Amino acid sequence: MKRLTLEEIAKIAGVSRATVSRVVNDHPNIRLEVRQRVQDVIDKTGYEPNRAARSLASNRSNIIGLFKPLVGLSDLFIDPYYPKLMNGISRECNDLDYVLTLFIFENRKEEKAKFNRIINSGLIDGLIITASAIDDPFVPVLKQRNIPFVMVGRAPQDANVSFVDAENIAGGYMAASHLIRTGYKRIACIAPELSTGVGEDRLKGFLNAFKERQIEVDKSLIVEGDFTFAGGAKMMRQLLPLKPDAVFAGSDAMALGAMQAIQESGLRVPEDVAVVGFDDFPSASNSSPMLTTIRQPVEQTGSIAVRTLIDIIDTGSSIPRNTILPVELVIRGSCGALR
Amino acid sequence: MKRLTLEEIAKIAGVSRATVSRVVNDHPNIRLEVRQRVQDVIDKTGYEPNRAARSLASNRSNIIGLFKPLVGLSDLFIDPYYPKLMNGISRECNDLDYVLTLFIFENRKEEKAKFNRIINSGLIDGLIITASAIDDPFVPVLKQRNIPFVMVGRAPQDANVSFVDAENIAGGYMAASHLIRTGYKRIACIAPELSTGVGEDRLKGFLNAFKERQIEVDKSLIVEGDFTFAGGAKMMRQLLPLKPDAVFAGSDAMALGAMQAIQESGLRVPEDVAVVGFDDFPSASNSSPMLTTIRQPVEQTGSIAVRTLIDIIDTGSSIPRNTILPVELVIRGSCGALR
DNA sequence: TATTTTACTGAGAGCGCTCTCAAAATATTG
DNA sequence: CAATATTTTGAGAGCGCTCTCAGTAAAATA
Repeated sequence: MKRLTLEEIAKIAGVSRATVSRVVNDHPNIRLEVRQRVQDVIDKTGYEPNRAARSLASNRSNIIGLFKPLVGLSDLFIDPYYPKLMNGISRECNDLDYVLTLFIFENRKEEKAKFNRIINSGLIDGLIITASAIDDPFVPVLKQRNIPFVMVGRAPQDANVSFVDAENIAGGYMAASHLIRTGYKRIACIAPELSTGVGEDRLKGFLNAFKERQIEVDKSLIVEGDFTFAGGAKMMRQLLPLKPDAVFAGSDAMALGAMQAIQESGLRVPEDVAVVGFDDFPSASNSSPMLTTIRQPVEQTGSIAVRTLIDIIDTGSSIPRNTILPVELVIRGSCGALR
Repeated sequence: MKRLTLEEIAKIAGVSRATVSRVVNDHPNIRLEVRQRVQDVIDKTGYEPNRAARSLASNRSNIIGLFKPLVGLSDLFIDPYYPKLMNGISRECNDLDYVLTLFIFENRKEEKAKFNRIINSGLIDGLIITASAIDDPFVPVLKQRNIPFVMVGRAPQDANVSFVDAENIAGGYMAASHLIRTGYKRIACIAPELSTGVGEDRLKGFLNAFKERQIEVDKSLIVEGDFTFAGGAKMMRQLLPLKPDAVFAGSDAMALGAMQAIQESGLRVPEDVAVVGFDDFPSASNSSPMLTTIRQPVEQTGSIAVRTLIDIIDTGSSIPRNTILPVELVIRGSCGALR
């Protein structure tokens, strides 16, 4: 079955190519009667414009890319954060009639080569960069090449780029404050990878809570994890000999891992060690005890990232748009505040 | 910064457009010296062919789509299966120089409209369909429109389409056999959504193990879950009054949920109820006790799906290619066989 | 050396659309 | 009703590639 072209639709409808193009693209200045007639033909034939031709002629592809750079310690892609983020992104793309492409890489060389190809081939109109390291090497080239992009998760402070993020600092602050308020004295922190803006921010918030109250923090109680369950468990085992009575883990996966490590050492959560996580993913309310955590709106993050990106694409303006989404403390069993 | 074109590269290298095209596409019959010279210019300038133009002229986009239809009960996308599958798919796409687009939908109407657009706009060269229901409505239109596609997870039996799948039947069989061998008498099954080929197959394998040994199965011990942790827990709570001494849950998430339900009812795993899962995701070895499960090679599934699809695209032949990947029983603590 | 093969290379015709520009049709005004 | 303004339409020139076909250069053969 041969694919229909604009030309053929035009012939059938008895108008010119340009006119069909106008109705397809919803341009003004068409007689209603003509528009109707053409639309009928389109509907009847199931005509769908050829994307390649369109994008060649208009220099716009209506495709955006989701780019997940390699980050230090771990393969984060398995974390539920990504499916959720992608759900949000995908939904918004559907609504705004954009197509989403996915770029995940496994080593630096591949990453660099493909990145240049993506950028220079005109495939995409813009890029969402996620989970990037603080000193992401791609940002400068994006800016220089003038490719629209938005970052998800904190952007480098000086970078002057658009981003959307959750209130990670406030979240860390809320978690720590809650633990302090509840009366714990030796509060540990398993921070997410610090090379990540997210990790840095959650830890900063955590520390702020102590600073504000002029409480000294025991530096040895602060360790760096890698976002994973296993990493959380491992770090917790390391922490346990130091006798913490509470721990804030910077992601639910790590919090669950920490809980596991605590319980398998014969201690109880929250009686012996209280636990607070970050994310509020489904697993948080499926654990036992249920996890107290900081809820962040991940899907919304994704959809706002798309809206922001498309706004940048449409306006062509490169003044940064930043949005920071609120988080909230969800108190459940693991923090001991409910006893 | 203006983007370079073939024409300009040609001018710089002092050859014709066609010649540059030849070196870019690695065509034979070019003098080595000329090829070198052109390649140098390309490298030096960082020239990257325009994809839209290419795909318009060649009628090939080098883009494939991953399409996740809506399926009955739940939003499966959060299951770790998807990130893993996408990892495998993405890796293979990178290797074979294809770009991956993602289509996730949230309601039937949207799904149908977008599907037609995807199919008819020439955006993609082929489609990977995953987690489709047995009676997927898209398959017939794909066949009729002659769009290359491969299904991940079992295809409808009569459909005569290409698919790649794990040995779900064998997996169910192995799980049940192991439980029978270990001596359990009241073995329950929380099957994954049956509307899914996967669910049907795993259950069938489970039943086969009993049939083969001419053991009667108690039908009331067989229930249908929805792949999720919460669903597994819920179904297990429903099962508990019937006093099963073992349960095979058709996914790790459900198995973990079941374990949770068992433990919170005051029973022990595996002493009171043994548990076997399916998948062998990281969470399986992070639970307590660790989960005995059927390991399936998800990433490999993804990469083979891509290879198969591209083979179909390249050869244009529509004879179905099916590959079924082996699974294996991973014995850990939750099945009680290690005692 | 003349002639036939074979290996390279370039000219040029599209691919299916968008968009500008000018012509045609219609509406508005004095 | 003529003159002018406005809306609607079509012609046609690209967008940057691929690919066929014919032509030229080099190699092989007689």
